[in-house]
Amino acid sequence: MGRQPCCDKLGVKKGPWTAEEDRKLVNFILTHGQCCWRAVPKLAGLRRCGKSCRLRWTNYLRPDLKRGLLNEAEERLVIDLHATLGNRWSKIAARLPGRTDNEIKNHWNTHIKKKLIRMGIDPVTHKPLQEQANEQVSSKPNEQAKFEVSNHKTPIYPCDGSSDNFSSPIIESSSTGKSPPFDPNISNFDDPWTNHIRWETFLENPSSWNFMFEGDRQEGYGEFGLCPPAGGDPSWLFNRESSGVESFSRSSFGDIDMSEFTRSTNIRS
DNA sequence: AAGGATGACAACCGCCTTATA
DNA sequence: CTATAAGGCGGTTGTCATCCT
Repeated sequence: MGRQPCCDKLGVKKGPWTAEEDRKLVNFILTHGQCCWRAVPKLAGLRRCGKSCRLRWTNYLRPDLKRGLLNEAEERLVIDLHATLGNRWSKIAARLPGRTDNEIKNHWNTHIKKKLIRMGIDPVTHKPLQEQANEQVSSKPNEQAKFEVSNHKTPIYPCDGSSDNFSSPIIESSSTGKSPPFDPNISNFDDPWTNHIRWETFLENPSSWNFMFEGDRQEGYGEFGLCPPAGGDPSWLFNRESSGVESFSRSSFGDIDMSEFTRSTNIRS
C-alpha cells in the first residue's frame, strides 16, 4: 500500500483565503514549524487541502517574503537568469532572496515579457525579434537550423541603472556563419573571460577541471544549468546537448573561486 | 455613471519525481 | 518490486482593482 491521500476532497474549501484562515495557518506554522502538510489543515483547524496550505504559506504568508514589485536590479537578474535557465522559476527564485517562484513567474508574464517585446526582444529566446524573423525566412537543413538555435548569444543588459527601460541588448557578434560556439579550437566566445581561456589546455589537462567535483559544487552548477558528468570527458562542456546550457560565461560557474582553473588553463591576459 | 478592457497577482490544476507502505 | 501519496513545479485560470471610452 502507498501513502494515505493528501486530503479529503469532500468538504475542502477553495478560492481566496480569508484573514481568519491566514491567522490560523500562520499561528500553526509559527508554533509547530513546517511539518507534514497533509496534517496541517486538520491540526490547524482549516478546511483546506494540505497542498493549498503549503502554497499559501510559501507564496504569501512566509515572514521572510519581500512585498511589492521587483526592483530594477531584481528584474535584470530575472532576465539574465531566464536567458540561462528558461522557465525554471523555482531555480530563478532561489537566486532572489525573499521572492517566490510564483511571484517571479507572474511578474515575468505581466511586466517583463511585454517590456522585452516592446524592446524588440523575443522573451523566449532572448534574441532580437528581427534576427529571428530572418532566420525563419531562410530555409535551412534541419541540422544547421538546430545548431543556430544553440549558437544564440545571451544578450548583455547594461546595468548602469540610468533608465527605467532597458536599452536594447548588446549582441556582441552575429550568430551566423560560424563554427559551433563551444569549439575550443576557435575560442570565439562573446564573453571576454570565456574567450581568454585556453580551452585546448582544458581538454588536454584533466586535472584542470577537477575543481568541478570538489565538495557540493556540482549541485551549484546545476543551478546555472551546468551538469558535469563525474569522471567524464571535459569536452562535455562544449556540447550544448550534454551540458544543458545555451551559452556559458564566467557567471555560469557562479561565485566560486576560479583562480586555480584559470591559472591551470593559462588564461590569456 | 455604466460597462468593457486591461493589469496584477493569488490560487488552482495537472504532471513529474521522490518517498514510503 | 510495485503501487500510490506527498511534495514540488510550471502553466493556466479566476478574481478583484483600475483605467478608459
